[in-house]
Amino acid sequence: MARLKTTHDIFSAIGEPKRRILIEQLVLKEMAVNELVDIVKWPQPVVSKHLRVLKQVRIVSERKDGRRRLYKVQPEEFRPIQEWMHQFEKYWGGSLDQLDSYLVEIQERGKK
Amino acid sequence: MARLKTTHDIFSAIGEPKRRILIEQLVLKEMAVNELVDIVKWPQPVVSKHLRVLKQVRIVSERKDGRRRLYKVQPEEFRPIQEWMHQFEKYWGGSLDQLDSYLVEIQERGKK
DNA sequence: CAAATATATTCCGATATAGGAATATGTCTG
DNA sequence: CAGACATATTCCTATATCGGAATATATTTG
Repeated sequence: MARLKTTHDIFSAIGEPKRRILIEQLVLKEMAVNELVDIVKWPQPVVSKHLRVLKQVRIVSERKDGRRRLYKVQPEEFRPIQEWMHQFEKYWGGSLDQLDSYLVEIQERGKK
Repeated sequence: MARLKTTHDIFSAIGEPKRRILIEQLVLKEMAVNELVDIVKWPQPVVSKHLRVLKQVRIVSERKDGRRRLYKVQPEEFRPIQEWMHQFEKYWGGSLDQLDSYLVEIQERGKK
């Protein structure tokens, strides 16, 4: 046997650095392919191919707008990864100043 | 060009399902190769090879004990992944009952 | 409709695996 | 030291990508 399809697994889908870069853009706002091309400076087919993989694993969604296709991230789809990560958090030690802003925010919310 | 080395990147290292299974065991306790083989039922060289990749990206550490080699997870090394994930958490909606136990724990800590 | 624009798809080649099989290496024990 | 035991390494093959180049497929516009 050989490689696994990156196309059927969220974990391997985000294993590819270029795909992570696309995700980082698409989480900020919905964008057309050419906007992404302008930002990342890769050939358009390269962008389109990576978008296809991301779409197949449901990490991004696609929407038609005339001759353009608008892509955006589906944040809920990252939940499984986040949940998988929790097995390590226990061991990170808990002093608050080590925590990122999100956790602090949650904590503040809890105080109310 | 072709594939990227999974061997130099934590994200792609955990993209391989078998490696995630090994991690899930080694985070629970330090283990020798044969113990892992007994659990996962793969050929020993397969286990050793995956361990090597995990060791190279620093996700697991190795320690000699006689003729055995004991491996364990280095949880801090998952921090970059966790941090990368935070960009999505913002969009997950914030009701507390959707949060996992870790966050609740942190929150409780904040209340004190 | 023809040209322009936006994007996807196909065909290609190079390469990095993953796993199997066999073997090498290191260590303990009688 | 010889054999057993634990693990790593090497060699091999099949295969799944990446990315490049060219092209196909919409869709809009003059």
